[in-house]
This record gives sequence, C-alpha cells and structure tokens, in this order.
Amino acid sequence: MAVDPLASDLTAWFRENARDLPWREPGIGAWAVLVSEFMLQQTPVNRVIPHWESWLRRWPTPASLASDPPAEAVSQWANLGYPRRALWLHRAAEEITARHGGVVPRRVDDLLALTGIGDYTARAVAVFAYGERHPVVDTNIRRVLARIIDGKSQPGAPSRRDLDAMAALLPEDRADAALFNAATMELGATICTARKPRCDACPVAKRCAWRAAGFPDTGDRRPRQATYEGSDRQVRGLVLRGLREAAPAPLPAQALAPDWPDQMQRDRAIDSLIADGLIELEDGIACLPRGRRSLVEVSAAP
DNA sequence: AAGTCGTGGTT
DNA sequence: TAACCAAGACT
Repeated sequence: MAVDPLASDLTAWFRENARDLPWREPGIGAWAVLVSEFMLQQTPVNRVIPHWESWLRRWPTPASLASDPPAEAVSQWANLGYPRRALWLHRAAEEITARHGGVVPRRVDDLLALTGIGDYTARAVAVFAYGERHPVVDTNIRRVLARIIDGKSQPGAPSRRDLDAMAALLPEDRADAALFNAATMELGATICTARKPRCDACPVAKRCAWRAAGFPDTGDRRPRQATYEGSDRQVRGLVLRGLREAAPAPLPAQALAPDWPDQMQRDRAIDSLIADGLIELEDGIACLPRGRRSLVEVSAAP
C-alpha cells in the first residue's frame, strides 16, 4: 500500500526541518526519552532542555533515581512546574526497577501501567524510544488534524477520532511511522501553532481544509485558566520553593510562605501538598518527602 | 468528566 | 496588561 501523500509530505518536510533536540540524538536511551516526555508535559521545550541534561547526568538510569529518596527528585525538579511530575517520575523509576529489571518497558500496556504515564506518553515512548508502530496524539497533533482534516481553527476535546485519523494515515513501515508521528507533532509545534500559524511555511497548506475554508474561527477555545495571582497554586508553589531552597534541611511550618496574606488558604495549601505526598509534616517541622536525614546518617557524618 | 495542578514567556 | 499558551495525567 502506498504511503498517504499527506504523510509523505510531512515526513519529507520533517527530514529537512526537524529541530535537533537532544533527546532526538541517535542512540539516546529509552530512559532519556521517558524523562524528556515527563518534563515536556505542559512545559515548553526551551525550558526543559537544561533540566533534562542535568537530570540525566545525575540519574542516568531508572535504578539510580529509584535509589534516592523522592525528596531529591522534587529538589532537582526545581522550577519546572507541576512538581508532582517529579514525584511520579521517581515512582515510575521505582516501578521500572521493580517490575522490569530496570529497563524501560517497550509495550504500550506496560508503559501505561507506570505512574504518571498516560495515553500520550505511553505511545510517545514506545514510538520514539523503541520505534514501535502506533499512532501518537498530543495537543499539537490534535490541532493539526483538526485544521487539515476538519477545517476547524481549534480542536475540541481529545477524542479517539484523532487516534483513528492518525492510525489511518500511519505508514506501514515502522521507521516511517515514527517519523510521521514526530513530523506531525513538529509541524504543530513550529508552524501550525495555536496562535499565529505560519501557513506560508507549511508543507501541506494545499491540503488544509481550514485554509481552504478561509480560516473560519470555530470558537471552541479551551476553558481559560484561573487567575494565578492569589491562587492555591501560587501558595503551593511558594511553600514548595521554600522547602526546596532549604533542602535537605527541614523548615518549621511557620516558615512556609510566611508572608502569604491568607493564613487559612496557606494552611489548606500545606494540607494539599501533604495529601499529594509532596511534603511531610511532623511536630510542626516540614520537609520534602522522606527528605529528613535519619539520625543514623546524621550521627555517622564526620 | 470537569477541575486541578506551576511557571515563565509571548502578545 | 491581562490573557493566552506550553510533547498531560489524575481524580
């Protein structure tokens, strides 16, 4: 069966225009790819790169990460945002070590069973790390498909139709299939962007239903984010930042976001961080999870 | 299944 | 400048 012309145009474009991102280096391991996918969840590429490099330098294998306490992962995560991803990545490393002998699994089902890995990440790792043949759908790909195929400016909710659409376009050859997934994602990230698409540079503009229809605004925006200023998220961020910067030393609870105007809200934030396993609180002393040095360790120090 | 979860850059 | 956006996952 011949490769779909849309797929072949996109992969041809990708071969010439792919950004050389570090996790795309040939021979990069599955663990490195997995770490990149965790960090890239809702975080821009340019912010991820330096963190990805230092993370892998410190923890080159799942087992090496699993052998350190989660507190170290949360600290190392620094200001990447959504810090529970650090916790989940640490837990995934433990699971990989325990269930898979320290080797990142290759099957989508096994990947899906790991903490913090959902439908996108499982497929991304299987495809980009192992060259398995699956359709991958992220927000970029959803947007590209919505525009090219459905003629909409914005995609609706994630649907299994996107997965089916990618599956229908997927080249038979595994390597080509992986390239096509990466190419579609790359187009969405660099050309067919949410805000100002650069249709002049798009290799498949001729095939775009949205363009053919005159770029109709289909409304259908994503729900707007709540104001960050004064939000629970902001307090949580401040509390965690304080603990990170103090680590490995613990802090008295009063020293967490001490200037926050709303005491009740601050206390709720602390409780929610405890519930999430991001911090621990004992006798009014707070620390990162299992971050306090044991008495043995402290007394053994010179 | 809609809400929630950080942080920083861009418009 | 306030709003928008960024390789999602979990509950």
